[in-house]
Parts: sequence; C-alpha cells; structure tokens
Amino acid sequence: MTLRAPLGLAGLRRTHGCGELRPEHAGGRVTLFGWVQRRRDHGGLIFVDLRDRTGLVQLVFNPATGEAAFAEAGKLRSEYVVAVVGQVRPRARDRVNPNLATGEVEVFPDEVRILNPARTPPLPVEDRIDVDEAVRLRYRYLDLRRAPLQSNLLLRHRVAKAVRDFFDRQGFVEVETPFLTRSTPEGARDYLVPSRVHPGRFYALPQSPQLFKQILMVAGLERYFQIVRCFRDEDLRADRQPEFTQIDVELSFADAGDVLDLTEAMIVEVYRRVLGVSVERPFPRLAYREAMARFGTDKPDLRFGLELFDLTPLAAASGFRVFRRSAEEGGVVKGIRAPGLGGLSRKEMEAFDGVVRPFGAPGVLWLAVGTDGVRSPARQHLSDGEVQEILTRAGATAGDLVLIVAGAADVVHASLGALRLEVARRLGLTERTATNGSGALRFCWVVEFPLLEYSAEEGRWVAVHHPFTAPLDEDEAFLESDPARVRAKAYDLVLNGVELGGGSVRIHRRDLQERVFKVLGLEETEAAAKFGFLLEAFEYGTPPHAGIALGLDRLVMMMAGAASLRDVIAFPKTASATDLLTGAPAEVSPAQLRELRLKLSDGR
RNA sequence: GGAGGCGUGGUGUAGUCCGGCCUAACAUACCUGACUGUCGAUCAGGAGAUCGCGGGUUCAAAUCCCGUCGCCUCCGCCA
Repeated sequence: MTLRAPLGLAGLRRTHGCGELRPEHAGGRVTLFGWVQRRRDHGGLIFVDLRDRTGLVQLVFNPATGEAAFAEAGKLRSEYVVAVVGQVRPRARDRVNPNLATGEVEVFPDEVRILNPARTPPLPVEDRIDVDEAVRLRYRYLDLRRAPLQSNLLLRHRVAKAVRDFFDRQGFVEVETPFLTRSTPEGARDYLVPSRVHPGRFYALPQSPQLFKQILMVAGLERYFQIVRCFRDEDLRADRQPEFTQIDVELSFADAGDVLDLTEAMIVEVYRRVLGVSVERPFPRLAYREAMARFGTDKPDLRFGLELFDLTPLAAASGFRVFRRSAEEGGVVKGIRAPGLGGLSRKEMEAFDGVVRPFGAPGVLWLAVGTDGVRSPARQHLSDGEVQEILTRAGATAGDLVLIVAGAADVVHASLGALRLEVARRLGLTERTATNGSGALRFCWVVEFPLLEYSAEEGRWVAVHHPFTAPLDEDEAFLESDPARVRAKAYDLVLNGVELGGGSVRIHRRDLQERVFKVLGLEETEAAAKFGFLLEAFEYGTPPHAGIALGLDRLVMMMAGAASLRDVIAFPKTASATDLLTGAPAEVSPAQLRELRLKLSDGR
C-alpha cells in the first residue's frame, strides 16, 4: 500500500505513509501528512505520534535540530492535521518501541505545517476505548479514524475485490439494475419513492434485483452477478440493516448443484485470498427437516453438537400430564443435553424459562443428573424407568443437565434451538473468533425448504423463499392438493449459525409459474398487472436458470469477527433506522411535498 | 407492535435497590505551568455535570412514581 501523493500540496509532496517507515529508510528525508495522535511535551524535547491510514510514527522535535519546527510542535494538539518534513533516524537499541511497527525509527522534522487545527474530539480517536455507540454514530468520521473500523472497511474492500475477480474469471458479467423500480407483492415492506412526474405513483427501492436478474437470463446474459444495494423496510437487528449489500448471482443452464459448487468455490477463494484461510469443500448439506429436527433451526451452528433428541414416543405413554397432553395434541416433546451444567442452582435453571418464553413455550423442564440421583421439579411425576430412558436418550451422565420442552413442534424447535445456543454460550463454544486461522468455520447448506407455508395472518399460502422458486420435480404434483408437502429447489448458505444467503432454481415455464401464483392466491389479472412483464418474458425463450444472493455485509462481519453489521458498514443506521450523522430521515419542506402532490395525514 | 437493558462533566464509569452523609465521586480527556528520551510520559495547579427530557410525590429527588425521547439486544416482522 502506498500513499505517495501524485501532486504536491502547498509545495510539499508526500513521500511515505507514517506506518511504512523502517530502518532501511534511516538517513533519508521524508515528507509525511497525517493527524496528531498524541503529543508528549518534555519541555526541551517534544514527541509527537503522527498517524495516517498506514499507521503511526514518532516525531521528535529538538530545538538543536530544528528551532522553528520545535516552536511549531508546541502548538500541536490531538487530531491536528499536519505536514512534516524531516530526517528518518534509527533509534538506539534501548529506545526501540516493540509495540510499534515503526518502532525502530523516528523522524526528526525540520519543518512542520499545521494544515488544519481541530477541536478536541468528542470521542477518543484511539482503539480499544469503548464509547457509547450513539456518540460513535453521531461522529462517525471520528469513529472511522480508529483502526478497527478502518481495517473492517479495508477488509470489506478486499472481499468485494476478490468476489469481482472470481466472477470475472468465471465468465460472469456485472450488470447494474435499477434502484427506482416498481413495488411488487410478497416479501418485505418496500421503501417508496414518490414520482414527481406522475403524481400519485411511486417507485419502490428493490428488496433485491430478483426480477431483473431473471430477465437478464431471458436476455441471454447467461452469467450475471452484481454487488448491489438492497432495501427492506423492516425492523432491524444486529445483523439486519434497512439497506444492505448483496452478492447477487444468476446463471442459465444451471441447476442447484451448479450454484452450490460455484458459491463454494467463491467462498473458498475469498477466504484464501483475503484472510489466507483455507476452507474445506464440499460444505455439508442438510435437508430443512433434518436441520429443524436436529438443531431446532434452519440455520444450524455446526461448531458444536448438543443436538436435540426426541422424547415424544415416551411422552405419549407417560403418566406425566404435561408430556402426554403435548403428544396427544399433535405436538412433540424434545430435549437437549447440557454437559456439565447439572450443578446450576434452581434459580439458574429457572432462568432458562426466559430463553424460551419469547417463542411461546411456557417453560423448560430440567433434570439435573447427580451422582446420587436426579434432581428435577418433575421428579415425582416421572417413573424411574422414564427418568432412565430420558437420560439414555440424552446420553446424560453425572454432572449433566437435561433440558426438555413440550408443545407444538415449531415452538419446541425454536425454543430448543435458542436453548442450544444459550448452553453453547455458557460452555464457551460460540466465540465469534475471527478467521485468522484459529476460528472454526463450519459452513453448511440447508436444502429442500418447503416451497410454501400457510400464513394464518393473511389466510393464504405464501412463498417461503419467493414466488419464482421451482418445486422439486417429485413434489410438483402436490402443488394444489397438498401445498405443505411441496419442497423447493431452494438452498441457504449458513456459517456458524448465521445465514449468509440463499437462492433457488427458478421457475422458467409460464404454466408452472401461473400454477404457483394461483396457489399463492395471486389472481391472473393481479399477477399480470404486477409480474406481467416477467410472465411475458417467459414466453420468449427462457433458459432454465438458478441463482443465489449472499449478504456481503454478513460475510464481512463474520470474516472480521464483528458482532454487528454496523461495524462493517461505513455509515450504518440505528435500530430505529435513523442515521445519527445526517439526521435522516428528516422532514421535508412543504414546497417539496406540494411538488410531489403529497399531503401528510396530520394535515401538513 | 411487544419485552428487557442502558441514559450522571468531552469520554468511560461509581452513586440509584434502601431519598438526606451529593455543595455529585473516580479515571481519562481538556487548559496552564515545570521538565531533553518519552511512547498509556511524569509532576503541580485549574476549569468542566442543574444526573436524557417533562410532570408528580416529599420538608428534601441522580435516587421513588407517571409520561416521554434516544441508544442497544431479543420476539414479532424480514431471506
């Protein structure tokens, strides 16, 4: 990396980055630009740490070697922007700073120019000092001066570069698709943009370029990719921002296996090139049903076991009412083993209830295995034989804890999925270690998702993935008769319990697409109005095609070992979708509203 | 839409449960002075907060109550 300036600034030409100076530069004259990290004023001698993107170097101001520079150095304060010209000298052995990449040298400036003074920063521009995130977001430019965020942005750049190089080499073409497009039913809420030219009409920002990339397949591009911003007006999470970036891919004459292979190859190359980490292929593939049954989630963290086991048959025959009723009502009874957690107090056991309650489970039944028996609030309701069978199924031995949840299958799975993560956290199995070789990277594919699920809220079947996803050939016949049974040619890529992305084989025949629309309750006229252009396109020679979209932000987050998307996005939004730096969203002038023929319902 | 956590000089925290000892403490940053080998410099001195905001209870509120705003996490929602 170099920061040499191509042109001089005020007669000065930058020769090196601060962090680049090494003993071999000793004796040379250098010109450096940067920010004052810190000034240590010893009266007759002043040390200044100068920082730029490349790192830090120590400047030494001595009246003997530069009277004017020494005087100027006394005026320097934190974050002043300066240019210095001086001589690089090696440090005496006992003055070397081993904590600094440039610690074997220092610069003796004979000229200092203050290019710009700075107010005292509202947050320390220094790594490792925790600052309230609201302050960091309000002064994002100062937060971004700190090394962790800078290195995350650099990492992100390298990932994007590696992705582009990979797809370019594979014959893919990056095509830009519109941001101002039309709202389509299904999926997330749209961000709307009013049209001035057409009052009363709105563009929508794309939730993804889904339709366009399929049309590019009809258009004969054959291999498309795009690193593209997507917009979804839904509530945020640590791993969800209203605008996020996808690595969007679509290819013709390809089936699911081709997409999986291609994606794996891309991931392997990105990790190798950017982090120097080798990722093993192929990634294991799990059917959705299996993932739910074994891990209670469709995005399993495979870094640890702690798999669910089924007690439903035992429960059906049990004298314990809670068990029997769950089984009789069509629910399930399942549990997990928490190795070594049998010693928790009753109060700590009850804290597990709080983990499952958000998912609709009333609580967790626990059995603590001791050397002299089993402790459990349900001990008296269970026969010795039942307790023994539970322990056998759990594989539990003395010192272990068994956690059991009974109820509807989806509630039980969600609850145990969350409990499994909670147990893993307690056992220290989920450290989000970065990927510098030490962290486990357990990629997997989850495949055979259901094509449809019934939405009680909307009173109809809705697409699990999106309405253009093809059903498995062997399930297509049940589309109308038993929609729940139909599995999709869809796949999700999961890394350590985080969903990195997903895709599917698309429907490329108009007749099948119309059948799916019909099951979704999209009447022909409505389908024609909203997706007509796609259906029409399908009539002009559409190749079979499939694709995938990966969350670039999430991928970078995982690679950086970051806990939040905000740490890998230069200008992120808060949990309430505001931008504390710019103040967006903001009110607009009445004139702007008038021009758009918009009237706010509160009368303005 | 719901649940929980947090909000005290610029920054990070203590104090809040159990009101009075708070005329709000500590660290750091900041300002001034001293100091020629520091690199988390050191030493001496100084300035800086009506405790997110509004209302209430009380002789008395950072502390209790009600409301409200902001940030974070999770559920719903979202692929």
